Amino acid sequence: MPELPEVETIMQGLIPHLENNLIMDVIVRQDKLRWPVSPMLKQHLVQQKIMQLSRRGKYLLLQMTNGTLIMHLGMSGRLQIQNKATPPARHDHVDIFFGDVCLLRYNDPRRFGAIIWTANDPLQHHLLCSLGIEPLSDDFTGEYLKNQAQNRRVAIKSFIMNSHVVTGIGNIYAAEALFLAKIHPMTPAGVLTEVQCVQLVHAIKDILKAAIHQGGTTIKDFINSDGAPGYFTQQLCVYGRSGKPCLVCQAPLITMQLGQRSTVFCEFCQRVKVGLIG
DNA sequence: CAGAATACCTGCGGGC
DNA sequence: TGCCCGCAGGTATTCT
Repeated sequence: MPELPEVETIMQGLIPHLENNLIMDVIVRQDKLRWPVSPMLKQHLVQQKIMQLSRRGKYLLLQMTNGTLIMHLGMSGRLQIQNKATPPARHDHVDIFFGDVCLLRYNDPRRFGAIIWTANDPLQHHLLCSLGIEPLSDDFTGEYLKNQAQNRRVAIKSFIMNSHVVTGIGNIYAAEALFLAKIHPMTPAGVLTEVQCVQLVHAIKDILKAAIHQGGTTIKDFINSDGAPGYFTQQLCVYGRSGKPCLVCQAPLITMQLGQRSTVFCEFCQRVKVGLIG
């Protein structure tokens, strides 16, 4: 469900509810997420104050007085603020209660998400320490992308979705950014020109910022922490528009499989400028 | 080492 | 109506 803009939207919505709030109770109904939820989670969290929320890629960090809760929403995860009186629904796996009428509820049908406690620096956690740079940071430049892509033959779409290169870009925004930058998704990363790298980086930043501004993208069922959908959906140019006319040249958009992910693009606007893979 | 395949899950829509 | 198939916003791990 969530890529970087959706996680950012969720985090911004949670901040006023969670920061400086004391955790009073924790209920774990299902501990089989991507990794088992620690049986000690409640002991770690109860009577802890949430000091600060932050985000690294698609990971959400809740910094407590004595450690950090690392959360990931996987493909189908949701985090919502609800009233304590709301009965748990199917796939409501974890509840975190506060002193007021609110609780933080984690729901995840596919259970690809994760809830991990660490008492140490979360950025040194093995899941976070090897992540690539943040796409919205000033360090993410065309020059960085060009250097990273040196001698890499993977398709550029797979490359920008590689969280160890740049983190937070998923299937939706990768497709959209490549369309904006007019780059064919299968172009081998290493053969992009410097100009193309600069254009792609600008496209990625633009699309992520616009999506955050719109509260994220709702394809099927994304909702933010207050239960509202994202409004960037109506601005998608290629994702979910297979067979429909290209918004620039009117040609029908093409779908292809790339790295096990479906990819939509315009074969005319996203021209092959160099040799493709296979 | 890079790149590709696999694994983890449930839900939904389409075709028959 | 019901069953089977393929697909879905992610990514660590295993393989070649």
